[in-house]
Amino acid sequence: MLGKQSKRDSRAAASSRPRFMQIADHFRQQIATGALTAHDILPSERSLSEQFDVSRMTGRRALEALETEGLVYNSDRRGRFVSPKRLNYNVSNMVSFVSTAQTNEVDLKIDVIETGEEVATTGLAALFKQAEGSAVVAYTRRFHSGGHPIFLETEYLAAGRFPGFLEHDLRQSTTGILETCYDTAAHTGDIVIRMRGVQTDEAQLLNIAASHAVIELEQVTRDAEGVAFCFGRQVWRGEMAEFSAQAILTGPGRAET
Amino acid sequence: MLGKQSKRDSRAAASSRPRFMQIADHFRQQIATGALTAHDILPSERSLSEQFDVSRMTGRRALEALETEGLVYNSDRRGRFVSPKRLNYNVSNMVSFVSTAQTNEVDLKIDVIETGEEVATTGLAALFKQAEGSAVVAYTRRFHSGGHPIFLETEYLAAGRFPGFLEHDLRQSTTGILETCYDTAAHTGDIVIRMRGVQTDEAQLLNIAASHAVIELEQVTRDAEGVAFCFGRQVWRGEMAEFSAQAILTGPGRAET
DNA sequence: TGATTCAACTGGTATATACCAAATAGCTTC
DNA sequence: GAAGCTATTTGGTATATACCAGTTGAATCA
Repeated sequence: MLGKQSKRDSRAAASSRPRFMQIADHFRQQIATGALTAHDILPSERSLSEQFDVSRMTGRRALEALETEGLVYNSDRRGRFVSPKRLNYNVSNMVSFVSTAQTNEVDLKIDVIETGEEVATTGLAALFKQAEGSAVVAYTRRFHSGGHPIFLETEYLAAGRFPGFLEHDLRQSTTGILETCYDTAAHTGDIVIRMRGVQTDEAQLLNIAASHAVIELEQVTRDAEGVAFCFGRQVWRGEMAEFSAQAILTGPGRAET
Repeated sequence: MLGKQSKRDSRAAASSRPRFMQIADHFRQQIATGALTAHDILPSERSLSEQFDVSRMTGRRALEALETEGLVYNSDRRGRFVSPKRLNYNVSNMVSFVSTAQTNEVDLKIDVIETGEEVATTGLAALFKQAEGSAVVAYTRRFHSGGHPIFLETEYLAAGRFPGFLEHDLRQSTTGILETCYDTAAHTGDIVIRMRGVQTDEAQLLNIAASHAVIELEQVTRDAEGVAFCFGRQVWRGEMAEFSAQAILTGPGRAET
């Protein structure tokens, strides 16, 4: 107890910046200078607490701070690792992310998590201009690069419009399948991006700790007639990507919402 | 010690879901059903730990989980409160956020945090097509609604192009100032959105706890000739907004990046 | 060699405690 | 009534401990 008290004194003398912040600063610098690079392992909570002479909980807070900043990721019970560079996803460019990633030399792999046919919700039926109670095909896929999950995607398509869709190999660009086999191409898209907390099942699939923030991206894709044919929801590891968009005033007036 | 042990047993019997998650679930439901609404206060860490018969740290973790989900916010040492509904910011619509917010009946207020003139960085000079070492005006503003900070914005303008810019009242739409006083209107824009950890100074201005995630939005605004005249960086409280965009294939080919 | 087992890690959850500093509410003083 | 003080409340930081549950790799066994 007394020994710990003297430790506290030396800390207070050093700085008013919290100890866990100082430790986080140290690793921030290590990463910035390149002393630690993508996928390098960081010290464990226990060894870190010895190195810096703090309790395990304080060391943990330092590492957790780096996680929320996106500098570090954490596979359940394996250790903490330096995050790789972000991918850029251009949401205005309506070419599929799979194609753009491949031209950017990202070795994107796809797992099919779940596929099936469901009765459309009222909202989806209206969006697809289908009768109430009609069927939609739904599939969930996981995208990863170099063994590291990047995002999950669930897409919904009107079953009547794309018969036998689930018989295709879904480990490729679905945009490509729709263009090649169904002569349906994207003409306009509406995108919404928001930050939210990750859900338990998502956290497991993305290989991240629970109660972290993720980016949710919802996308409605429409054909040349303005009819929506695809609704997708992506859940991204927040540190893994940045999203770019272009706004263009086409006419003499203003772009409409 | 034995008393605590028996508490542990009853917990294990109830469920394998962590105790702090169960407590978070409880408040999630309270918020979902409307029993708690925007800006309502939640129990303090200490009273919560008594109510649910857990340690303060466990109660804290429950409240912190709700914070990262964006359901709850936390003003330093005042308590935790239910978050209000998100604002929608349409990044494709190049009308200023101030105007759109006002038409959507959001009482948006602006504080001017800092203004000044700086030497342009190499990158900014090139972007603005100005000589190396030329001046830029920079200003940082805080946007809030109903007394609650929403985002910070720092904007940079070529000083030579907009003489006396800082003499205007900056507690209004700067897009409006540029149109009215300098006959400069936005024609195209490039936007990047990413999630990252909040910095200490930003956390203070946004009235949020350190080591939380925020949304950073960078925007380059160009005139009809394609020359950039404004660079802006916004830092949003992640739970406060969602960002929408529209992609439109204009020609027979594909939209270009 | 290949499969199995197991000990040693790793982070995850939880308790109990202590002290600090900012914010607040209530009281007192002027 | 306004200003100032104080005690209370609130979250922030930090330590120490305990046990649990996946992961990993080395030793062992078939």
